[in-house]
Amino acid sequence: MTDTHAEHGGAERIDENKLIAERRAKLAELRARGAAYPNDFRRDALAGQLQDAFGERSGEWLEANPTHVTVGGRMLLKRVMGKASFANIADRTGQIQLFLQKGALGEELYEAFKGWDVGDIVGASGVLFRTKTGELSVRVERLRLLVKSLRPLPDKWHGLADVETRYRQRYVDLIVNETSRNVFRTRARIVRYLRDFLDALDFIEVETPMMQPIPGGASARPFVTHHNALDMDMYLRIAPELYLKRLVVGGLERVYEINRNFRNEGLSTQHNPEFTMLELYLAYADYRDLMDWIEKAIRGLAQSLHGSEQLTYQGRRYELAKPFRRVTVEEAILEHNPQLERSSLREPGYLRRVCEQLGIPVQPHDGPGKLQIEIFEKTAEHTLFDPTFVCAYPAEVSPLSRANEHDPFLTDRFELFIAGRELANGFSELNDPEDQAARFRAQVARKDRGDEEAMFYDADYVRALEYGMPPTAGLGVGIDRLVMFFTDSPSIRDVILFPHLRPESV
RNA sequence: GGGGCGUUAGCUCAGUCGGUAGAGCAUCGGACUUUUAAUCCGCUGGUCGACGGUUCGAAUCCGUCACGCCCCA
Repeated sequence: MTDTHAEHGGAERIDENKLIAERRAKLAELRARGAAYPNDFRRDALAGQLQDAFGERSGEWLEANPTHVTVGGRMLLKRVMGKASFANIADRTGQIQLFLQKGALGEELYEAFKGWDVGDIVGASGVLFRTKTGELSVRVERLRLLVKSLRPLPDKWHGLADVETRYRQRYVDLIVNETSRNVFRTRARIVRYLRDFLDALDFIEVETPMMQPIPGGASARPFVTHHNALDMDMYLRIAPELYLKRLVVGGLERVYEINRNFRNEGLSTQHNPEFTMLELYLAYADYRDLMDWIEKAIRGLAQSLHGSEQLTYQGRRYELAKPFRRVTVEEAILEHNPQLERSSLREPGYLRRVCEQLGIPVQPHDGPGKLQIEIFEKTAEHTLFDPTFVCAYPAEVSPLSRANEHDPFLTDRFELFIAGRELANGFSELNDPEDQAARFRAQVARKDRGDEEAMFYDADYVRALEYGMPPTAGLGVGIDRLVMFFTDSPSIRDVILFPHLRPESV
């Protein structure tokens, strides 16, 4: 065996590389024999399917009905006992045990196997049987090393616990942590469920620009990028909303998009700079129809995923079968601030004093609607554990929502809160182009006064509305947060495969 | 941006009052033909996150920085 570091005088540099160096030497040997990375092996069975199909069969049955299988996967456990060995291999469906005997494999192959490592990817053929202790296993007749793994896996018992490594090296997390694999399987099921639900209602799924000349559809700071050929700045979208509603103008009537939004904000357990939203638009409907829809969808998801409308999130019980509570913003504020005067709840001076008492920083351009929302977010939002629709948002903070017919201070808008955080936001869409133009002008005025999250004026969107958009309701659902809720995950990073972290210092 | 906590072997973690670094698993060598985190014997393996300071002496005390986690804004 040659020490590849010796020539570089790096005997002391073996440190971190010792285990890897041993495996590289094994790889070099394979390479020399022309057996390093074969790609002619094919499986005819998967571990989980074998467990399903034969897991209940007796040893006698298996002996009477010999079943020859070829399986392959990553070796996760290896137990050598002299002239016989056991190994557990994992494929995408589960694990199965291999039983290897020197007599069956021959001296040369069996001795080679003893030098293989946990983490290597192997292929094996043989006959199913049941071991003395009852485990369904493959009595291996043929065995191949398909991929030499150069890096050791984390501790087989404790697994990978370091959260930073779990996020940075998600591939390792996925190899060793079944719970992590399950989170992402569940995530895929949730998205599929929503798609199926909407497709059954004759929605069509569309894709709208992720790079936009005018970022719109939400109040947030965008990421800026540059298009070289056009020599112009572009923005990564903060929402697809204005494009989707253009499609409603175009007659699509029922559209949705499930895709990424980007917001240039801080990171937290509930915020990743890129996150996934479902946005849907339904013509000839209003916000109440969407409240019904999302309530039904969440209940259906619970049934579909857990077979129950009760579930536990972070130790707290949730009864989704009950009708979701509905309150207005002002009611929610008064509930949590009983000392406040209902009659003064729209007076800027009064609200400013309240904010001051609550320690809420206030901007000079904030009007009563914005101040109300600040108070709501500070005092009420985090208490809304059971699913709660908060309705009647101020027009000031809802520049794309239809004004309430009886109370122009308000819009026909709601947000859904579960576990103290916003999960969905929906409203009857503002389809009056003149009102919309005025609202954009108000946003631009805010922007001029220093509100970096205020919207731009989108003239083409106003033009689209001038052609006439049918009465429409729209809804956005935060998919990441929905997945957090249904997978009992405390952090958004647990439900995003590659969450954003600061660059690793190497 | 502010506060708190953390960073020690490939992984999971100890490390007392400041006295030259430990365990389990993995690796490596040996025994073992039905194991289940196999077991048993033996050997390896460390820039104690980085830099600076205090000290005769620092994983340990102090400072700065990096990264992560939690809380707050």
